[in-house]
Amino acid sequence: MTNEIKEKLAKNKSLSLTERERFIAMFKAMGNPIRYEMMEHMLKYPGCNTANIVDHLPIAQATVSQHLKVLKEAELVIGEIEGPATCYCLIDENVKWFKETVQKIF
Amino acid sequence: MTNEIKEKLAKNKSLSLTERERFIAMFKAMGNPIRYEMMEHMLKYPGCNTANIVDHLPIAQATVSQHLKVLKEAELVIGEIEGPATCYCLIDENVKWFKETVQKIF
DNA sequence: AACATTTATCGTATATTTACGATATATATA
DNA sequence: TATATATATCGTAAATATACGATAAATGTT
Repeated sequence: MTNEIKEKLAKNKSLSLTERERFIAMFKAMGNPIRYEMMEHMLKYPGCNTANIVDHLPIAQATVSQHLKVLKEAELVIGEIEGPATCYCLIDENVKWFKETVQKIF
Repeated sequence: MTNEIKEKLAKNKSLSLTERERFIAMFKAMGNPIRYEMMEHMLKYPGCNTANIVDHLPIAQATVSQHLKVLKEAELVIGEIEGPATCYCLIDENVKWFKETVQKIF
C-alpha cells in the first residue's frame, strides 16, 4: 500500500487517526501464528524473558526478537530489562482497550 | 513462514486447530487498513455491492475484489449474488464469535 | 442473440514480511 | 578488566501481500 493511498484513507473516521492506526496495527500484529502464540505465552507466563519464548517456539532467536518488536510497536507488549535478560509482559491496559474497542466497533 | 513451522505450532492449543486458524485469519484479515475500512463500510451499509465499496475506496476494482476474497476466506463476510451484482454483508454470527473469543482469550 | 453491466480472475510488477546467520550491544560475574 | 550470557540489530534470501490493467464470467436488457 502506497503512502498516497494511506493518506486518502486517513479522513473522516470514527476513531482518531492515531487510535485507528493503533487498532489496525494490533489486528495485524496478532494476525500471525507466531506472534499470536507469543501473546498466549505471555498471558500464561507474565514476565517471561526472551529465552523462555525462544525455547517455546520453533524459530531462531533473531526472528523471535523481530516478532517481539512488532508486538512492542503495536503497544501490546512491553519489555523490561532485568539484568542481562529482558522480561516481557502484555500491556494489560492496552489489551483491555483493544477488547473494549472490538466490542464497541463491531 | 514455512509449512514445517506451521505444523510444529499446530500442537496442544486451547482452541482446536481449525478455530485457532480461523481466529488468527480474522486478525490478519482485519489488520489491513483497506480491509478494515471495508468491514466498517459493510457494518454501516449491510448489503452494499462491490461497486459501492469500490466507489468508497481509493483502489482499483480488481484489488477490491482480492481484498473481499480475503475477508470471505476469513469467514467474516459473505457475498450474495443479486442479479449482475453481488451484495456483501458481515457474517454476524462469526463476528459475534470473534468478539466472544477475543473476550475469552485475553 | 447481441450488448451492457457488474464482479472475479489472470498475469505481473513492486513492496513488505518472514526467516536466518552473523554480529553488535548490554549486563552480570569472575 | 576480561569473560560469559542474553537480547537486539544488520544484511540478505525467499515467501507472501498488494496493486494494477486486461480479460473472463455471469447476469440483465434490448
